[in-house]
Amino acid sequence: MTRRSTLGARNRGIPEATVARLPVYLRALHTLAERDIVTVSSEELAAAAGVNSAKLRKDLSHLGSYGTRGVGYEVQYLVYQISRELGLTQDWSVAIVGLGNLGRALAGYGGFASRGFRMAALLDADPVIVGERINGLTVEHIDKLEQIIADCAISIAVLAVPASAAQPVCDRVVSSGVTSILNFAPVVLAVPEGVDVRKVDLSIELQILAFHEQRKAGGPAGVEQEYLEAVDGS
Amino acid sequence: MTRRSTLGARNRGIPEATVARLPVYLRALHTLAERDIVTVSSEELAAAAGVNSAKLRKDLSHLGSYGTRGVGYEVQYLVYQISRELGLTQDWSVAIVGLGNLGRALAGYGGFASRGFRMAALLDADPVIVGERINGLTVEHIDKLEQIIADCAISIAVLAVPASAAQPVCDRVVSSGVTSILNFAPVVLAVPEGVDVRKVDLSIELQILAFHEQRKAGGPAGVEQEYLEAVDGS
DNA sequence: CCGACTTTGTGCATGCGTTCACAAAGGCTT
DNA sequence: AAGCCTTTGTGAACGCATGCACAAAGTCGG
Repeated sequence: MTRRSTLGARNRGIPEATVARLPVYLRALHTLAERDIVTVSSEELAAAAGVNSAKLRKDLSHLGSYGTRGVGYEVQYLVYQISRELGLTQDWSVAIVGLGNLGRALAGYGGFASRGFRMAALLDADPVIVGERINGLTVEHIDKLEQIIADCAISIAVLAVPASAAQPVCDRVVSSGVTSILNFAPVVLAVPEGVDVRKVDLSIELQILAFHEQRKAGGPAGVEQEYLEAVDGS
Repeated sequence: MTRRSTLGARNRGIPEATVARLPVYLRALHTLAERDIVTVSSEELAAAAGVNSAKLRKDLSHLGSYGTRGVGYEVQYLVYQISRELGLTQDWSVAIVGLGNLGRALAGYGGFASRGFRMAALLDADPVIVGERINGLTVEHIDKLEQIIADCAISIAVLAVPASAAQPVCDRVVSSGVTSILNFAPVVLAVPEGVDVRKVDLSIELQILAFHEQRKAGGPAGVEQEYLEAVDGS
């Protein structure tokens, strides 16, 4: 099963931090490609991606030696290599579960299709929403979840359901064979070994901003006494 | 300006990684509080938050010694301390710019108000959308951006605009005094020193999942030849 | 064909984050 | 009051990520 040795210096263990930045590089490269730019130096690409050039070079070096010293990187070639490394040269079928405001926003987001992600199914439990057409797809009832996931060979599910429904829905998609989940519900999902979960939490992002904002304004004001005032109104 | 010494062992330099987890602990604590649970051990709270207990204790120790050995942490007290540290004991006025699908989803998201965030203004450039009422607020034209940010004392802006509009809008909110930005547009924003930007990118999250998904299936398939086939259809 | 110039790829040092393991500290029972 | 039990808070070791700085490797002009 392991064929690690076939590609020379290429080390299969790409650091997680690097993986998280590759999509950013990829987008910057696409922008350059649109402007018919053929080659780019690490300095330029790093600037476009908002990182420093040493980090960029080290990141790319994990994929292999795809640059030319004295010149830089060929844009198209690098696009291909990063795409392949990320698994974007194949198509992934994605299901969105939950079509409230957020689910609809996701269903209509153009950035998916252009990156090898195909919206394959939309699922909801609300009979008012089921049957509605969104972005060319008909919303199916969640009762058909298992069947649809199997039929469409879906391996990635996006959960945009209420917090209380998240874990049960998660359990169902996992037992149907989904091994990657993008979770928008504000809960910590429990999943078996081998299933990846990524979480996007709008509220958490704002709280982190608030922390730094407060810091700029002079740090948290309170001392012990404030707590007592806060709990009983005396 | 620095008054680090007033609070004993309390060290003002809380690691960024810890800050990012505090909101998760806070949510877990709120859940416990709803169930009228008075005290919680680091082991239990860690399980609820999806981290290990040593990390949780170290994180909390950065805020101070708020636990009782042999017992655990008092839920309500810890809620207050974390809230205060994150700056949630004061209200923050937030503006949402861009009310497409995503902007509407954010405007309707209940998780904000309950954490000290007040939706203070909704702004859009589209005359069809301007004037619409969403969640009790009227969408204003983006021409009034500067005035509204000043009037409502807005320090946090959420950008849910198209990629092409993101940088110009960013520049405008920054020059109006906003110092924290939550950016949903798929671009790297350039901001002056002292302005914090956090980015949420749906497409990037999926790409990271795809990487791991592919890894599970046996790693990237391609070798050199595939690239040549991919660029010219021969 | 050679030498100057550019830019990559990486060894190394530093700093941050995580985890282990345990002493210190409190409560509870007898 | 004394000892046992539980759980915190933290010192120390380890590992990962970042950034510097430079040798290696390539291009290009003459």
